[in-house]
Amino acid sequence: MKIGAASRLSGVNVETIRYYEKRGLVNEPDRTASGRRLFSDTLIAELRFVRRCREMGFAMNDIEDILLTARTGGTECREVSSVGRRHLNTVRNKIETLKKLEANLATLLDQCGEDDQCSCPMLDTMLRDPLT
Amino acid sequence: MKIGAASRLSGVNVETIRYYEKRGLVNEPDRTASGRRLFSDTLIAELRFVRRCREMGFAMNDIEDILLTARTGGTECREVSSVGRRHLNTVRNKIETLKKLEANLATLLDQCGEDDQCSCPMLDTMLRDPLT
DNA sequence: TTGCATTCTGTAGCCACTACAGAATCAACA
DNA sequence: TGTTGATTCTGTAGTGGCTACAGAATGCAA
Repeated sequence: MKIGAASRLSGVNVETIRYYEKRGLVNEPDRTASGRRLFSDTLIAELRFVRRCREMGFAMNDIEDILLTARTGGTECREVSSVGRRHLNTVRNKIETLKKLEANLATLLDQCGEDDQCSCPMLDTMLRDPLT
Repeated sequence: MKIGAASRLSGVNVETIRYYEKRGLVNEPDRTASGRRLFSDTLIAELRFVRRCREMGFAMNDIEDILLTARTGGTECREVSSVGRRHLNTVRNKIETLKKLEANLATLLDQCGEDDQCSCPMLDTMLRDPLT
C-alpha cells in the first residue's frame, strides 16, 4: 500500500513516516516503477510500534535500540526492559519536577487572588525571592 | 559589569544571555569602547527574573508578555496572573499525561519480571495491542 | 482531457538553548 | 615590553522530533 494508507493504518503522519525513514529508524520500503513507496504489513506494524513507543515518551534513540534488538536477536527481554526501566525513571523524575513546579505556581497565584491590585505579588516574588 | 559576572550573578549561561538579547527578550546592554557588554543591576535583575520564569516552565513568549506588561504598565496583576493560570493548567495537564504514561509503562514492565525470557512481553504488547 | 488528489524531493522552521570556530581584547606577570 | 592565558566577540550549526512549505510529477475519476 502507498504512504497515505500506511499513514492511516499506522497512525503516523505522512511527513513523519518519511522522516523516520530518512533517519534510519524504519526500513526503506519498496518502490513502484514511478518511485512511490510501497508499504508491507511488516513495515506498517513497525510504524505502529514506533508510534506507540513515542506515545510512551521513548526517545528515538531508545526506539532504535529496541528495534535493532528485536530485528537481530529476537526480542531479548533484558535488553528491552532495561531501556523501559530507565525510561520509567525519567518519567517519574519529570513528574516530581512538575509537581514541585505546580506547587510553586499555585502558591504564587494564590497570593494574587481576585482583586485588581496595582502591583502583582507573583511578579514581585519572582523578581525578588529565590524559589525552591 | 561584564557578561561573565552577569552570568554568575543572574545564574544565566553566558551564551544564553546573548541569545536572550538577540531574541529581544531582555534589553540590549551598553557597551565598552571595544564592544564588550556592560550590564546594569536592572538588567541583572531582569535576567534573574527570566531564569526564574524558565525554571517555572514558562515559555519565552509568555515571559516576553510578562516583561512587556511589567515595563510598560507597571505590574498589572490580572494580566500577569492570567498567564500564570494558563501555565498552571498546562503543567497540570502534563502531569496527568505523564502519570498515565507511568502507569502504562509500569504495567508493561511488570509483565517482564526478572526472568530471562526469550520473548519480551513488553515488546509483544506494544507490537500488538492498542494502549490507552 | 481536465482537474483534483496524492506523492515525490528538498529545504526551512519550530523551541530553547548549546557548542563550536576564529578573531579580538584584557589583565597579570616576567 | 612581551607574552601568556582568560574572557569576550560574532556568526553559524547542531540538538530532537517533528511540521510546513515549494514546486514537480504522477494517479485516477468524470
